Parts: sequence; C-alpha cells; structure tokens
Amino acid sequence: MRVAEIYINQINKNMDRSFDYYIPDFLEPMEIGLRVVIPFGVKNSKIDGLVVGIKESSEYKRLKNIEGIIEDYPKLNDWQIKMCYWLQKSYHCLFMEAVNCFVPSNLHIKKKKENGRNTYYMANALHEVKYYKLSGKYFKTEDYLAQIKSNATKQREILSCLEEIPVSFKELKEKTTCTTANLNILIKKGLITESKEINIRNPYKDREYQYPVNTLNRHQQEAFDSFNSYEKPSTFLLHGVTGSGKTEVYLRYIEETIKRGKSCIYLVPEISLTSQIIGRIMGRFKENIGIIHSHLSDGEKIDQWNAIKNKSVRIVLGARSAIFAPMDDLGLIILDEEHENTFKSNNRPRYNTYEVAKKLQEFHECHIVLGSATPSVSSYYEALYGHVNLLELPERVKSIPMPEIHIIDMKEELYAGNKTVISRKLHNGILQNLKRGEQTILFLNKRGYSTFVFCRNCGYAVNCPNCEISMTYHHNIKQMACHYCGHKEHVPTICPKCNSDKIKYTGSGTQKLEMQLRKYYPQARILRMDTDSMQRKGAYEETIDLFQQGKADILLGTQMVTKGFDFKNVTLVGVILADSTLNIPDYKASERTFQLITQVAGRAGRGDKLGEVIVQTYEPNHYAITLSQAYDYKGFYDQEISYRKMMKYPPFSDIIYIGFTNEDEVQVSRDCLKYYDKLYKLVKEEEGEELLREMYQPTASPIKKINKKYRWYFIIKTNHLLQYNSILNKLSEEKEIMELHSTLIIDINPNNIL
DNA sequence: AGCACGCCGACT
DNA sequence: GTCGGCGTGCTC
Ligand SMILES: [Zn+2]
Ligand SMILES: [Zn+2]
Repeated sequence: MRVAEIYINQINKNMDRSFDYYIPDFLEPMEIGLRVVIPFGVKNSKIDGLVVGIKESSEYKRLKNIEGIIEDYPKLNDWQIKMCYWLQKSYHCLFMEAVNCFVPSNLHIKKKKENGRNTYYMANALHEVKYYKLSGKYFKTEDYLAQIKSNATKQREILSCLEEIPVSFKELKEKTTCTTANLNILIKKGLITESKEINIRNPYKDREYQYPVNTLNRHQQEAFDSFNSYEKPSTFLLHGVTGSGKTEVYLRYIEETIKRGKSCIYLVPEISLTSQIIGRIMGRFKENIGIIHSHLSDGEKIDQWNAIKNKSVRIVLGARSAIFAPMDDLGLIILDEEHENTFKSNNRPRYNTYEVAKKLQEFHECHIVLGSATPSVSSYYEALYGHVNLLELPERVKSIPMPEIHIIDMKEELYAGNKTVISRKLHNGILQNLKRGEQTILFLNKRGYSTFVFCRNCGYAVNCPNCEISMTYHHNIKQMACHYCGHKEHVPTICPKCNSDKIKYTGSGTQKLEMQLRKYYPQARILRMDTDSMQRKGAYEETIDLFQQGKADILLGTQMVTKGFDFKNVTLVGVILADSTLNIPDYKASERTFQLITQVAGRAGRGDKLGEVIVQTYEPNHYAITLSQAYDYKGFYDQEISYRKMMKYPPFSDIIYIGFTNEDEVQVSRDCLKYYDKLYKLVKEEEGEELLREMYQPTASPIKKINKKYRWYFIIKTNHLLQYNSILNKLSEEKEIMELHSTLIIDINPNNIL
C-alpha cells in the first residue's frame, strides 16, 4: 500500500507537521490536495486532514489506514499547496492556517454507508454551534460555586462567567481558559446545560444593476493602451487624482482580460465593498460576479468555490481574503485604494495582499494593477525605480477643478478667544452651506464622546482594568468603554481616589462633535458615521443613501467618510483635527495624514459647484499638511522618501515585529528576552555582525497591557528579510522556544506596533 | 483538540 | 492514605 502525508485540520503548533497513513486500495487513485478522514490518537477518533504528499513507504512503522475521502470537498491544486508552504514560511503561521485561507475550515462531516463501506460527505449547509448556560438548579452564582471544591479553579471560572443566557463555546473561550473537558464535568454534575444551534446562511441576493460604458478621456485611454501593450505578466501603478475615473479604467482592464479568456480578481478595502461598487461591476458585466469577504459562512464560501471552479464565475470582487479565490486561469489582480492598510492582514496568517499577488504571478500569467489617488510611498518608489509601470491620470474626468484647501491654525483660534473645536472659517462655511442647501462632510478621527476622563483635583484617569489605556466616554450608552478590549463600566461622578467631583472630560470624539453641531446648528439635519453608529447591519448603506438623496445637511464621522463616494451636492469638507493622525507614533503617520486629507478633500466639489476644504490643525507648517493643500503628491513623496531613506524605514528596509503576550508580567518579559537571546546567538552563528546590528532591544509595548495580557516586543529593521525568515523558522522548531508559555506574534511590516 | 500519565494539595 | 484537578506530552 502507498503512504500519504497528511496535515491534520487542527490549529496547534504541536501539530504543525504531517502524519503518515496507508492508502487502502479502494481509495486509489489518491491525489495530493484531497481532504480525507483519518483515525487519530489513542481513541482513533475520526478527524479530517489534507493530503500533501504521496510516497511508496514510510519511516514510521505502525501506520493506520485512511478512512475515506470527503466527497465534494474543494480539492487544492499544486499551486495552492505551494502557496500555503510559502505563506507558512514567509509570515510564520501554521500550515493549516494558510490552508484555511484557501478553503472553508469548519467542516461538518457526515458519514453514510455505501456498499457496506463508510463514505464521507460535507453537510456544510448546516453549521452547528454549541452553547452553554447555567442549569437553573440554583438562584445565585454563589450557590453553584458551593457545589464544587475550592481548588477546582477552572470550573469556578466557568461558573462565574456563565449566566442563564446561553453562551457559545467560542465566546466562553475568549473569556476563560476552559476546555471541553471542564465543561463536560460540569454537565455531568448537572450545574450547566449544553445546547446546539444551527447557523443558517442567507444567500446573496442579486439585484438589477445598470452601469453604462463611459468613453475614456485622453489619459484614461493612454492608461488602457499601455496596459494592453504588455504581453508578459506585469505590474502597474495607476496613480489617478480623486475623481479621475480609475474605476472605468479598471472595468476596461477586466473586460480586456475576460476577452483574452482569463479571469480577474478585483480587490477593494472591506469598507468600500458597498452596493455602489457591486452595482457598478454587476451593471457592466453580464457574467456572474463572485463577491467574497470575510463574513461569508462556510456554506457560502463553498458555493463561491464551486462557481469559480466550474468557471461560471470569471470575475471576483472582494475584500482582502478574495486574493485566495481558486482561479486556475488568473489573468488580472486589481488592488484598488492600494495605500489602505486593510490590505495587510492583522491576523494569522499576517500576509500582505500585494506580496501574495506577486507570489501568485509565479503560478499564473497575470497582471497586477495597483490603484490610488495617494499611492503608498513604497509602491511609488517601486514604480520609479523597480519593475512597476507608472500610469498617471492627472485630471478629473469632467475637468472640474480640485477644491481649494484652507489650513486653519487652531492656536490662532484659541488666541482669538474661540475655544470650540470649530474654527470661525469652518463655522461660517457650514452656515453658508446650510443657507444654500448644499451638503457638508466633517471628518474627525476619534470615535466616542470624550477620549480622556480624569479628576482635576488629583489627576486620577479612568483606565481600563484589562488594558493599560484610558477609556473613552460613550454618550449613547452613557458608559465608559475601552476601545481595545470592549470593557464597559459606569461613569464616575465623584473621583474614586480623592472623592472630588471635579471630573473633567477632554479629547473630543465624533459623538461630542455631533452634540455640539446639534447645539450650534439646530436647523441642520445631521448624520454620524463611525463604527459605533454603524453596528446594525445595513446601517452604513442606509446612511450613505440618506445623504446621497439629500436628506441630511451634515455628515460627520471617522475614516468611513473619506471613502470614495460620489456625493454631487457636497461643497464643503472639514477636517476637525488633522493632528490626531499626525501625532501617532509611527513612521507612517505623515503618509497617513497626507492620504486622509487628500482622500477626504476629494469628496468636495464632485458636482457642478466648486468645493472647498478646511483643514484644522495645531501644526499648520507640517509638510504632510502644506503639501496636501497644494495637491502636490510628488512633492510629498520626495520629502517622505528622503525621510524614510535617512531613517532606513520601508521601502529601504523591512520591519520584523516579534511580540509576546502573557497574563503574567514577569513571564512575558522573561520569554521575550529569552527569545531575543536565542535569536541573537543563532544570527551570530549563521550570519554575523551585519544582521546583528539590525536587531533592536526588547522592551515593554507602548500599551503595556491589552485584554489582561502584558506585552513585550522587539523589532528588527532589516535588509535581509529572507535570511531572517529562515532563521526565525529554524528557531520556532527549537524545543526551548516551543515550550515558551507566552503567545508569540511575528508580524512582517505590521500596520502598527501597539 | 483530546486523552493518558503523573504530581501534589484537599479531604477522610 | 486516597481522590481528583491540572500541567505535560503525544498522537502516524
Ligand atoms: Zn481625584
Ligand atoms: Zn480594555
């Protein structure tokens, strides 16, 4: 019998390797990439796995037999398995975490008898979730606790956490450190009960859309022709000012690629994946469009998979995760709003979508198109000096001039006696817009009401008990909330430290701004758009629709309002405080500020009327602000790239973040230092001085604790990413490193280092 | 993930 | 002494 190498579908670092199994004759011909059911462990419990290799014999002597193949399960191709190994090695994740990018992971496997043999199939339309609650035997938690021994800490933890309302296993695991074994004991004792519920998937409903073909202007035509002149797989950067008609160019690229018999992936930031863009693409192409985002259920994912595999879907529109769509004849990958940080994953695997796309080019003859009004300096640098072709759209489609940007020095407002967050110029602009019946967008990058609540008498600040960070006051729920762990608590009316009642609220967020606006402009109809007000499903699109239809005068909100919407009647845009992004301690702060101002400014004056933008700041002379005022992308790029070069920041280096988290403050520092030492020795042995100099000393994170877990980290600013990656992979296999108690996070070029 | 093995504190 | 929770190691 032949032998199969099988990875088991278990996310666990001890299981990040293959296991050998015999292939019984009735399962031949076995193929790499198939999903199988195998007996595992002492109990031979049936578990699913992925075949990654086939060989004639095994070193290991006591092999078990594969039980069966899971029918209809998406089979991974050779290129997909190669991508998984690459993801694992490049981003330091488990192999199965990489696999789960490509295929749905929560299999619901059913068994049936056929010709006297067990065969397996998926019942993924139904996804069962286990819920737990207190049995209802007693009234108070204390009574439950009295039933178990004092040293049963895990069980006590579970009981204290549970209520009479069912809680899913997943939620319970986030709050406690329980296992199914602990829960089963409590069930046996009759203290808690278990129930199962089925997640029902709701299929995506098609609507009728129309999006007529727009004729291309000169620059668009040039961008189109240039793209077409490349036969070999190439990469392009489409740099087009806001309103220059990038979408139309993308659609032409897609049309052309489909004509050549190839398929396309069109990626947008998750937040931009709205009915507007879906409507445009569905309205243009008569083909089926696959829509992929991270909120799809496993059943929906399988549906999309099959539709792509049998080629009834040739165009996939989606957020970051859609880069893993199983296109075998990929011809084009578009990354729209290329500069957005959502193209970098913050969960394992912590991949960068552009890098994944470049890797895909090794397996597919496909073009990559990056598009943005404010390209990331790394991409622009590549376009100037690397293998990326620069395509420019320097004019707006209808030659509408860019709105004029005014910079307001808020220090001068203070001197003039204006203590509000709205400058006199912005105030007059809003009043005038209200009078003329034109719309206003206000951007403030802080949600909540007040971001810092403290006692004026003794300096006591309301900090989260789980995190070392100040909590934000939320007026809608009248509670303090932590933006890192979600913890909520009551608002102090008297200081718990000194009993003073001089509690002060500072740091205005969107909620406070909304209240102030309602006070100043009682006649105005105001909409607020931030993660808090957009919780409800569909709220985001409803708000957009309301504003689009002119049913509100002012739209205020966080990042969300900067996205590429086409509101024709918006003639005034206000940036309440540009400094809030500028002062983030991160090398990308200037870039981010420039991008935000440019993006939000692009919302003004999209119709026939001229627009105006007012940027309020305490640093009116910062180059990110003055150059965005001048719409001088190139000027900004030049300044920023010389700063990056001087400081050896990306694109002149890669930053490897190596972080540890643990509930024990001492343990986490010990583990981090130990890892650092081990790495230091290994680098010294294998590489030498040059790489050693790229390692920075470990320290506690700027936010020392998040969600009860203390954090330590160090970074490596390197020009030898490949060498470091292989050393880090080698280190992860060492026993002493495997045994570290703290959770290890390795992030290559992370979005932030908090 | 689950399960066995073995250590050690609580309780008879 | 025994019972049982909980950390550790292993699963082809
Ligand atoms: Zn006080
Ligand atoms: Zn918190």
